Amino acid sequence: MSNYDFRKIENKWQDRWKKDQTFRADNSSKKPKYYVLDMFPYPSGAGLHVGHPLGYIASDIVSRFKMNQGFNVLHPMGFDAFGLPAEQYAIQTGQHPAITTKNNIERYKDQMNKIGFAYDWSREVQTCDPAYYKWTQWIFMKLFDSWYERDADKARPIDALITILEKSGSERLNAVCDEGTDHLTAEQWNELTWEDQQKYLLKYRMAFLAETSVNWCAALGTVLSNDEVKDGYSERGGHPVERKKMMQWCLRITAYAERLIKGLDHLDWSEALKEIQRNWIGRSQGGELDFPIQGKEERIRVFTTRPDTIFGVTFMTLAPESEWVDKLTTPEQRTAVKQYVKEASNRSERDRLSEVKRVTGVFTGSYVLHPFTQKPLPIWVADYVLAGYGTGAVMAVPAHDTRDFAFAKKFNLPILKVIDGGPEDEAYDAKEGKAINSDFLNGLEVKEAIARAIERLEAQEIGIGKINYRIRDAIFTRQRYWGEPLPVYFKGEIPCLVSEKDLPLILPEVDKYLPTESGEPPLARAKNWVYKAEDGKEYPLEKSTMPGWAGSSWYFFRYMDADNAQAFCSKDAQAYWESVDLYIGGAEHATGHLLYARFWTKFLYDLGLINTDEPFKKLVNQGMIQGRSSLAYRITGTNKFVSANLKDQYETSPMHVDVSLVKDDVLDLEKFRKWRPDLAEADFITEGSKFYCGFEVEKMSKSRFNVVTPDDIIEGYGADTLRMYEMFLGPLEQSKPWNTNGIDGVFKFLNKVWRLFHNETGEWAVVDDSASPQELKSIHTAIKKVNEDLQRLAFNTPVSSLMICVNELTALKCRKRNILEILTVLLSPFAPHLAEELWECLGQKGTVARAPFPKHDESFLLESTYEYPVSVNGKLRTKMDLALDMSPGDIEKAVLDAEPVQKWLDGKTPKKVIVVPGKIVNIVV
RNA sequence: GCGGAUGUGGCGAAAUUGGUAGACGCACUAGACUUAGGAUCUAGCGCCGCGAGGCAUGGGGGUUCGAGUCCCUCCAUCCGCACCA
Repeated sequence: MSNYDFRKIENKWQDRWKKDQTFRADNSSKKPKYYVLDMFPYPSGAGLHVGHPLGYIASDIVSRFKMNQGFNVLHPMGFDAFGLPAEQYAIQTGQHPAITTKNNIERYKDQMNKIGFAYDWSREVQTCDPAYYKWTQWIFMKLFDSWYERDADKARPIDALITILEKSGSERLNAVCDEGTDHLTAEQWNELTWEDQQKYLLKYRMAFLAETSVNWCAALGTVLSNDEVKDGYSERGGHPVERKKMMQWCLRITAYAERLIKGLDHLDWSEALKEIQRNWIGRSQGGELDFPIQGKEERIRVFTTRPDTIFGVTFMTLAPESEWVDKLTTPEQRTAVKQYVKEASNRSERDRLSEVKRVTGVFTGSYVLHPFTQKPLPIWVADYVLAGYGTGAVMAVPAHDTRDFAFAKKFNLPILKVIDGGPEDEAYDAKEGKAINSDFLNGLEVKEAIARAIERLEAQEIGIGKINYRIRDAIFTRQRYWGEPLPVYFKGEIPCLVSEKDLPLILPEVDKYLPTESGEPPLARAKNWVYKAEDGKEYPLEKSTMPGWAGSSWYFFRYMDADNAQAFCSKDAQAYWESVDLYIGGAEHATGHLLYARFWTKFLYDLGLINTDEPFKKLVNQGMIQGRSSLAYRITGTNKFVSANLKDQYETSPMHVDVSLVKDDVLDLEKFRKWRPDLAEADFITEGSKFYCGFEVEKMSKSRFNVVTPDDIIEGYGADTLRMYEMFLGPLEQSKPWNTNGIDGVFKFLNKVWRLFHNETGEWAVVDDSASPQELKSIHTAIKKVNEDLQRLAFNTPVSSLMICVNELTALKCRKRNILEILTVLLSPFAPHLAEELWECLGQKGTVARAPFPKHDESFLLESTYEYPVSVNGKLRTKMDLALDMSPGDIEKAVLDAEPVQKWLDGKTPKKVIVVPGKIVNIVV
């Protein structure tokens, strides 16, 4: 019998869904809402391979399932369309990135539509669309016009800060601001010029301009954020990255550090992902304290998590970049220190990483005084101290810190033990034991000692309890072309926002996409890149653009109200859809997108623009699909190939073979010979009639000939098979290689479904007879399993349940309408095209996507008897058929009376009989 | 080093609360029907053993009548962070 005509069916229904706008979501509905979202893709030139749709298929199944359950489902798709690859391509070819991007998006949408996703395309967003980035710019303006008040623990409009400054100055202000910002009285503030007031406000704004140490990638001509750098190389392109001080726009994400950590507690995300975010934010609790400099008025402030070890401090260490270094170096030491600082600054990030174990440093010649003992302690410079963390200065406690210990050993500095315990010849850094040699801390456990030390520091005004975070403020500029322009112009040095009515600030045309000769970003090439301000004068506009993550930090709100020209998202729409109920995407965004999106959501919440402060309630990370390359073994130096299991008998070299020439690891020799001209004369040593290939799991790439596209699979088996097979591969979260072996099983299943509805000659064969108990049991088992499994987001097991059901119905030759109707609905989230076709053939009105999901009836699942396993002392002996409605007591009696059991007992009385109804009977002798 | 995860047949994998381990699928084997097909159906398929039976969920130990599941310990693989004071 021939296969069902999936091509015809799938085209028909894809057209129909498009024409009828079947999956359009309603912004006001009496039904409960459900928002399912995929991380929108960057449309790369390579198109989708078979790994990309894994998460999309899962989310599509959930959204269709929720539709069947009577939810008003929002399931949109869009494109994260600004980004480096299109721009790199533009630099090489001169083609405008907008054109490349548009073409790639077309390709992506075409590929997606072939898979039959239930997207509401009317809500599509593209981050490079001016109608969209207008609002990205608008949110940036809000960030610029806001500051963070610690007492209220939220961001507030900058006007409120100005009012406070005018009335009472900044002395009582508890706000997040740049390190080292001076306090002003109201009088001082009011006397400042407009320029100086603006400069001062910049220290408080949520979006601010600052000289910061950045990751500079010379090859890409731009700065990169920490999560865009991997092991000292750029994530995109793998170019070397160095540290450099530059003036940059930054967002004050650090103000939200605590809330970003706390918020994780209530999210339904994997513990692994939460942990990654917690580590990235890197909260550490401790204290800051001042060490007076010997012979000077000033004090050096350090951060420590171990104030309990204060009496074990034997020296101090400064980061080479610390501003103290220059001030404290004595004339005798100047040459050595200068030399050291220069070397340290020349060492790239990569060198530092590869030389972790090298201990280096130099003495400044100066001393600080111990705040309690007044003992002088030498001040050293060492590159194990990071300028960017804490205060850039460390109180070194060699006895209880591994790095301080190594340093002390190398430079022969004293080591003083102040916590009892641990070995003598290494640092004891566990937070356990009692304080010794520590004056007022003696005898206290570490935990108490920390508290007591902070108490004393505060009482004597030497220091203060403090929490430090590893996370840095997010750099928000890229010296690139293909991104959102910042809506900022400059009056001299003072950045000002363009007027809201002039948004969007459209990305200008440029002649080339490269930086200018003088090293300015590409936008410097734009003609007339100036802003005509309200005073009628023209001012230069900001030449950097926003980073790739700007547009993706709020797109999930735009879907709620995608066409709104008046607001980024209306309050009504947001109040209705609230936040994303289920978000599916890769774990690689853990420290980038997922953190920034949470940050922006909290910010928008603070300003009262939305009413949720977490964007993604539940998050699932789909695993990566790796490639599975096929290898043919060539006998070295010949044109002769040997089947995989015989290769050890020869000296061979493996060769990548296009996976389309291989099925179940068997190479199609005809196709192989035609594949490349040099292989036309190839010889083969086969196993029987078959030539087997070996395989290797590696990244999917063209050069390895292991790329499988959804289009390939759809061509051969159809979209429904692709969808089901991707789910059947294993748990969604798990990474796994793509292996087309086994797809036949799913394809056969769908054909079996087709044959359930049709007779041997392909005619419609559904009958109206009433169903038998067996048939009812089979279908209700499937309802129960599919329902339960989808509820807990397991996608592989329901496919199995459907297979079992169809096998049983086939064996029963069941063609009964009421059974098959249910089956069709159960199937519809997985294989929507086939289900839709069968639904129509069944004469049902409307689309199967809106059919109510069936509920199972427990009474069909019960049987009158059950085969109980009977075990003696935990070992299985036999099975006995017993009535299901028997009480545990009756079962016990029946089992003990049975002849074989009497034989095992051999006259002995059992100590215990355990009956688990429906499960097992265990006799303990 | 710190943190997280995973480990079950030839392969992908099931086993939601401790209760017949290996469902379902692939591959493989045998058979049926066949004017050969990459179709369909039936049966078999963890390991050892002719058999009864024994052994099996990374290794070792423990709790329990009973452990893939709970506890301890060790090993392996993958991922994240990594001079963060």
